[in-house]
Amino acid sequence: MDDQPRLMHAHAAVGMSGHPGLSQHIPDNTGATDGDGRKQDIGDILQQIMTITDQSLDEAQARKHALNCHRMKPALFNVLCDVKEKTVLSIRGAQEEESPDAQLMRLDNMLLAEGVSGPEKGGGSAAAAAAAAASAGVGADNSTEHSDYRAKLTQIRQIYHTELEKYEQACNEFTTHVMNLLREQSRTRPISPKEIERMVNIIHRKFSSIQMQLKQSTCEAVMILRSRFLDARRKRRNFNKQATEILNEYFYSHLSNPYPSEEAKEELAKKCSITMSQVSNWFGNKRIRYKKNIGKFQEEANIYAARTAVSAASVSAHGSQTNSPSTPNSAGGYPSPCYQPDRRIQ
DNA sequence: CCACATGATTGCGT
DNA sequence: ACGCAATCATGTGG
Repeated sequence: MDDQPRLMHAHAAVGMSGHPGLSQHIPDNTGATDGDGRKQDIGDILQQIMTITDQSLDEAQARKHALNCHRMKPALFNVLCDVKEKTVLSIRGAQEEESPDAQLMRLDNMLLAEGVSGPEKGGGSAAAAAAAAASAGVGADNSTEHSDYRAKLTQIRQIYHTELEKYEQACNEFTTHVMNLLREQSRTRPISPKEIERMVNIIHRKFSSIQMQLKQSTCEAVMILRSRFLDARRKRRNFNKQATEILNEYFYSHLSNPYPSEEAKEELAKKCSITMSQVSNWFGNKRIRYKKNIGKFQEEANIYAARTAVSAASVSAHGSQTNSPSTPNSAGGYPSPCYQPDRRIQ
């Protein structure tokens, strides 16, 4: 009769579906220590379980048969039923933990927004492009920089999907395996479908916590990528000569009030092939730097003053003209040093 | 490599 | 929302 207890032990590892300890049994089998066991490769665990069952298969089969045929078997079954009833009752409620997947939702949303998760190539790259455009605000800029970014993003995306698939597959395999075992054992001891379902839920929770880690690190990777590639400061390019000339021309010909209106900015942006905020930035920088050191900009001021004088002269056939560095424009007699703290700068 | 130029960002005041 | 001032991070010429 000491045969039966041993038989039960042979299956105990996976069989105690009604017990809360099951989740702990898995890492225990691997020999890993508590919390860290979870992180261990699922493949290892699967492998070990497989090995265990394979090794003892014949023997177990024989013993199972012996047990099933034993005259005391119905009695044992009843006893197990009683025990189960008690334990299940005491367990109920304790097991009901609402998993707080608010964070998981956030991660999912972010991955979706970044185009990492979500539909394959089509929608994904579109979402990525949209996200990139939205965050960078660089409309008609060269897209060569984005392609590099996109390539890296695709790489992350691929790794993410591969890993995710791997985990999902492992989860399914494991679930199937456990379910088979439980079904098998339900012949020997009482296991309700509900319990199997709960087992499956437990397994899924375990796996989804692993998935969450994967998602977390993917999010981090994307963030780093973004900060490296989309931070315009890191990818600063000087404006081309023509753009700078156009901007300087406007600046020096409106020196008494170098604050382009919305429309003026728009036009300058168009002419220079830059964005309006870049125009604003440029004027902001220019005003402050000019004010800080007027002397340094005098030469530049004279050049542009002369230029506008010439063009003004050519327009008005020939007016008074010929005085180059001094005067074309708006009454605020300005050669550079005279830049007046007009309306704003003070 | 260094110093300076330059576009972008941030913090603050209005 | 906008501008100023300070600051960052890169670009560029010597």
